[in-house]
Amino acid sequence: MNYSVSEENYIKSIYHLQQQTATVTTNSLANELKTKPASVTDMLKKLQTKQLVEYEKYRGFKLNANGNKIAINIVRRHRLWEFFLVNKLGFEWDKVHEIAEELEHVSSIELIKRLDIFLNFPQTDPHGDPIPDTNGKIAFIKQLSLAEITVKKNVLVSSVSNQSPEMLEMLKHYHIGIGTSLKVTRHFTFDGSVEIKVSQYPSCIISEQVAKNIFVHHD
Amino acid sequence: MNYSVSEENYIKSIYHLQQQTATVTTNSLANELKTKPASVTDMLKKLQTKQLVEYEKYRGFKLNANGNKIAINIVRRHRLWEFFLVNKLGFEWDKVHEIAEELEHVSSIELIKRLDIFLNFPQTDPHGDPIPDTNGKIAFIKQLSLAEITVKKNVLVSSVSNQSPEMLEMLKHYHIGIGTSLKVTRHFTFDGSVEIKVSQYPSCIISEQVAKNIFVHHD
DNA sequence: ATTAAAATTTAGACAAATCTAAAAAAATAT
DNA sequence: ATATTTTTTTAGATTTGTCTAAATTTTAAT
Repeated sequence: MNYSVSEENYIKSIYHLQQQTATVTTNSLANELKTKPASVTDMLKKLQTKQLVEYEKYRGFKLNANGNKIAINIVRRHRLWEFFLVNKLGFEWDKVHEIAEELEHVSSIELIKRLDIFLNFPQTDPHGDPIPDTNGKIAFIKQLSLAEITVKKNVLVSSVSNQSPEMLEMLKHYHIGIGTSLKVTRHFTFDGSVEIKVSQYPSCIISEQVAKNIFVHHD
Repeated sequence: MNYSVSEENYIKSIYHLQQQTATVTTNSLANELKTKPASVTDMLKKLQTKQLVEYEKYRGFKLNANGNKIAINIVRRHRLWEFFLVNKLGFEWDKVHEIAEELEHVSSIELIKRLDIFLNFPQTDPHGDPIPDTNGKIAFIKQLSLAEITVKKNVLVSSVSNQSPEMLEMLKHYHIGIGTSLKVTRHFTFDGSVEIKVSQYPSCIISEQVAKNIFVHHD
C-alpha cells in the first residue's frame, strides 16, 4: 500500500517520539509536526482505520507492527538520502535534513535499492544514526553521552541526538562533527559541565545540556 | 515563489504541448494529464491569476515568459535526475521517467546546483534531449529523423520524440538506444518504411511512423 | 472529593484539487 | 444560415488535510 506525504510524516514523527516515550500524546505530536492537536486527532483516526496505530481515545497511541515497519522504511530512505547528499553532493551535514525530508517521500522501491548499492551499503547517516537495512533491522550502536564518559580517554563522536539547527550551529563552532576525535579532560560536578579537547584546537567547556546530546564510542 | 506538485505538472505539460502547437487546448491538456477538461479549466484560472499563462476563455492558452521560465526549470530538474538514474544508479533508460517525475518536484535549488556539478554538467538526458542550463538556455541540436536521412550514411541516434513505454519497448527490441550507430540502407517509397542496419545485428525494417520519431545526427 | 487546569476530541468551516452533469460557446456539416 | 456536434466552461459536490471554537475527558491542586 501507498501512503500520502502527510501520512508518512505522521508515521515518522510517531516513530521518533516513541524512541523516547513508549506512548505518544496528541500534544507532543502536534508540537513535533508543527500542527494543531485537532489535526492530529483527525489523522490518527485515519491511521487507525488503516491499521497502522493502536489508538484509544484520550489515552495516547503507538505504532503497531505494521506501522513500525513503514516508519523504519521511511527512516531508511531519509538516512540514505542524507548520506548521498553529504558524501556524493558535498553538502555540509547540518544542511541536509530538510532536503532529505522531501526526498524520503519518493516512492520507488527500486530507486532506494539501487541508491543503497551506489552508496555501497552505508551503515550510518552523516549524523551517526544507523541506517535500517532492507528488512528493517537497525544495527545497535552502544551510545555513551559525553556527560557519562570517563575522563581522559580518546573517543569518537558517533551521533548527536538533538539535531536542531541551533545545536548543529554550535557544534560547528566547537569543531565537533560525526567522527571527530576528542578527549574529555575535566568534569565539573557543580553544574555538570565538561571540558573537552578536540585535536588541534584549544580546550573548551561545554554545558551538561550539550554534553548529554553528544554520543561517542571508544576507538 | 513556490508551486504545488499539481501546478508544476500543469506548467510542464503545457510546455511540452507547446513544442508541437503554439496554443494548447483544454482537451489536449486534459488528455496529457489524464484528468478531466473541467479540472483543466479550474487550474488554468489559478495559473492565470498567478501570472503564468495567457488565457482567454474558449480560446486556448499558452505560457507567458514567466511560466516558460518555470517550465524550463522543471524540465532541467527532470532531465538531470534522469541522467543520474541511468548513469549513476544503473537504471535502464526506459525505466527512469516515472521516478524522475517524482524527483523533479523536490524544490531545493542548491540540490540541483550540486547535482549538476556531481554529474559533471551533462548536456543531454538519457533520451538524447538537451538539459537546459541554469539560465534556462537550451542547446539547439539539429534534429533529423530517420525518415529524412540520406541512405548509406552512418548516423548516431540522438533522441526519440515519442517516449511512450510501447515505443521504448520496441526500440529495445530493435537494439536502438541513444548513441546507437546505424545506417539507413533502403527507403521504400510505397509506404515510407525504412531499412536500417544496426552494427552486429541483421538488417530490419521500421515503419515510417517509427522512423519519424527517431532523430539522429551525423558522426 | 471537589474544583481548577490542561489535554483531547468533536463539530463545523475552509482551501486545494478533483469530479459529474448541465449550460454555453465554437466549430462543422448540411 | 441554420442545425448538429464538439469543445469548453460553470455550478455544485467530493476528498484530503487543515483549522478554530466549543465540548468533553483526564490530570493536578487544594
